[in-house]
Amino acid sequence: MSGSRNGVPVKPSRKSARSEEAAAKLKAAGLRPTRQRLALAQLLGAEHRHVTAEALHEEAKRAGVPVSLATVYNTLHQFTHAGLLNQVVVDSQRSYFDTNTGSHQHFFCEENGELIDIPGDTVQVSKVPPPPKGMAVDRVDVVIRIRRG
Amino acid sequence: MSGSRNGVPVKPSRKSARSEEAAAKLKAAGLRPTRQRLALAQLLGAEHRHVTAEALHEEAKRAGVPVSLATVYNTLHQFTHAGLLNQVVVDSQRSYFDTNTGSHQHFFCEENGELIDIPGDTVQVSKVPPPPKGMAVDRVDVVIRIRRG
DNA sequence: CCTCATATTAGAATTATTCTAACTTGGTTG
DNA sequence: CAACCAAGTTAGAATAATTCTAATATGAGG
Repeated sequence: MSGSRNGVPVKPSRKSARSEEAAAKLKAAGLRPTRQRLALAQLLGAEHRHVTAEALHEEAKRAGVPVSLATVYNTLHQFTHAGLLNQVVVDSQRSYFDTNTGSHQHFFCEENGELIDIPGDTVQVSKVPPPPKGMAVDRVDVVIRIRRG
Repeated sequence: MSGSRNGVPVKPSRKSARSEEAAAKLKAAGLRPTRQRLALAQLLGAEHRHVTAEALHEEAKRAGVPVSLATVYNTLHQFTHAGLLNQVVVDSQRSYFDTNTGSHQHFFCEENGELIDIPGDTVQVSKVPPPPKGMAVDRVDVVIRIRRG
């Protein structure tokens, strides 16, 4: 068995620019660049995206990446702690992860559960009051809920 | 068996101002003023509150109100549709219901899950972009996440 | 190559919520 | 009042998202 490992087809030698980049990011975050973390990082890496754990798991399976749902959850949380992803809370059931870690806001369509980015310099929030004693503001989330109409 | 019905102690004749008020609200919303809806409305009615279904169910049980968790969920959703409550999405696991239906915002303490009201005329949100074609803004949610620090 | 701390995994467990199908009840009508 | 029935309530099962567990695999260093 060569050119393959653990049942996964693997390009023998050369690594893509994408995977090099992903490996560097992981290392910088203190995460071992394992097969599944690299694969997930690449799936997430290209364009700004909003994913759920289930959706990413599906996508990975379709791409032939052998990864369990538990690992997808672990990885999404690790990436979030490392600052590579943002968790967006818009639905009290599902969790979305956003590859755009810059400060920005979202439209959220309640009908189809779709998230749409709003550039960070668009919405202005002012007169935010000081938090209670001993507390510090972590971040300010703005979600604009929309529906057909 | 008198002065009691279905195991619940009931003040025989006179109705409190609170319960009259609650009954009126329910009727206005097109909801039949049943025993459990009235009881829940009264538990919610006094002061502005943030409750979860579980918490309200506990509270009702402690108050000797015979109500199932399913009914608490049904009732919270009916009240929300009727505009008597607002559902606040801050946690992707739990749902909070807010008796303050006016436009206002919240501090959310990630450490203890507590919600704190911010008066509606405090935070200013401006430059909200127009929603995509065919969509209308339902509401704009602002959540200020805080932690010890 | 060996080792071992770190990762991954399948499947069970947990949690919040919704569903189902049977049983009440409140409001009406004769 | 007595019976009726649509609307409401219920216990418990079902679902869905997520986390946990305990066993196995793997990557990096010696």
